[in-house]
Amino acid sequence: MAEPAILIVEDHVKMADSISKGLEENGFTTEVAYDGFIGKRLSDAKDYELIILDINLPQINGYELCAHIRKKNASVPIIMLTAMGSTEDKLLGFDQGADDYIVKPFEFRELLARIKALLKRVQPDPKSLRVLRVADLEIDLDSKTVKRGNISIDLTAKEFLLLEFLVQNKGKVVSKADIAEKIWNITFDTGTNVIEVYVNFLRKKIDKNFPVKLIHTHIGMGYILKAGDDANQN
Amino acid sequence: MAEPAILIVEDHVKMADSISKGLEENGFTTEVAYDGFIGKRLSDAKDYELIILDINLPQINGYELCAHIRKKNASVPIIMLTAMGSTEDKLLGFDQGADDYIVKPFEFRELLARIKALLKRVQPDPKSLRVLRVADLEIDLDSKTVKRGNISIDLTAKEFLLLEFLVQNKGKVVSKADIAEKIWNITFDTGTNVIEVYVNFLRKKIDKNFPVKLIHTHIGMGYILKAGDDANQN
DNA sequence: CATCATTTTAAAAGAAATCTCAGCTTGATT
DNA sequence: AATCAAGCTGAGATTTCTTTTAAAATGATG
Repeated sequence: MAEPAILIVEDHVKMADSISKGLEENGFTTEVAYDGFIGKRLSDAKDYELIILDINLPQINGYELCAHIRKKNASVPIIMLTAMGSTEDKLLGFDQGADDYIVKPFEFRELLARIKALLKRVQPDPKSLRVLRVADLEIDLDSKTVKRGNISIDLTAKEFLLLEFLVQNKGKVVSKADIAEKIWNITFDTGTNVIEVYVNFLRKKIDKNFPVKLIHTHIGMGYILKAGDDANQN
Repeated sequence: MAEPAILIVEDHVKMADSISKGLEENGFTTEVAYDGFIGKRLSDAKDYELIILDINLPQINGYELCAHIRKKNASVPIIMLTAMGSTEDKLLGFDQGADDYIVKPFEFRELLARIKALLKRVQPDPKSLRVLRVADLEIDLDSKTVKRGNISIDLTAKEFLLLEFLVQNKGKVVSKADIAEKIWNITFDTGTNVIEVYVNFLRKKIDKNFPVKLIHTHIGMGYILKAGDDANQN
């Protein structure tokens, strides 16, 4: 099935579309229902990641719809979004099972923040897989492990930092000055050649035994991490 | 174990006491801190069911305190409660990891509704997550007991905390700085070596008499808990 | 207040990582 | 091709990090 989406039930077309657009720009998938009846049909038909509900809706009002959704799906987060700002209204909303209640007018950024706060509760961080890849090189920032293909590679702390920096800038040439600052906290005026030495260490470990080299030198400029050999770069 | 309580960090004594009274009337247990420093101490010392945070606090402001709490306890719900109602303020609050943000003045019944809505989200898992496992190591957070295979292991309080932290981050390298902050509440600039000593204590108890070691050192990076020896990672 | 367990400090030895240095190789320029 | 600058490499010195032991502080208990 398609990725989970956010359902927006709102009869003001402009408002609905602007929320939808804003959310999509922030990486969410959305579906819009312009009245309560369609909202009900959609929410019955599939499971949403989150539902945004206006209260003054044609056909079925937001409170009823909220109660209906809750009866069938205890876990989907629901945000009520309405012009009615009295405490009584809010309490009614929470009573029907809403998780949050936002009064119009509001700033989109606040809605977004509240959506994120709520989603954080429901899907406790999908294991924050912090894994970076370049070609068949894979570096895991959590376990601090590195693999090329399916061969594990042991790196020391400095080597790992350097590789991480290169991977984060894959496809870009990074100067020795940048590296010196980032990894060694020095200003690269000192007559040291640690960087060359460590690039050499890295090459021995991640490139030497593999046909495709990943670390490339641009003389006078710095180093770049990418697949493809020096012949066909640019 | 004592029943979980709600922590209220708020310097306006009348406000704090009135919230506390209202919550107790509704069946909650509460504790009050009248400044940020005490709030920090309390939140460090034990796990709360929920935390209500004022922002304009003496000593430590609410944003900092919120970030601090989040770093140590990812899951406790935090409600910010403040007179500063601009969207910027709210976004800042959510950025620090708050779950809700209520602007004064507000009605108590709304606060109560929002607390309930939030708790509804958090409660569901306390049963299953109370026992953590890594390989044949089993640690029970309720009874504070530890077993390896079917051999019981006695740990002291600090040893248990350290092991719990490692287990919660199983498969990830945790730095000594992280450990120092989480377990000792120090900033790890102090020239102490308690951490090494305690890792050594733990190893004697949970690894020494077993063929498969669980605690592994990544020199210059930290420690990681996982099955499998350093040779065949992952 | 004496005792015992726990926590923390201190110090030494060992292991591993980091860095320096000198000589070598490669690439750019003429 | 000759020259010079830039980068590479291997060996070993230096430094840092980790482990381990022992003993001193701290705290809890009766």
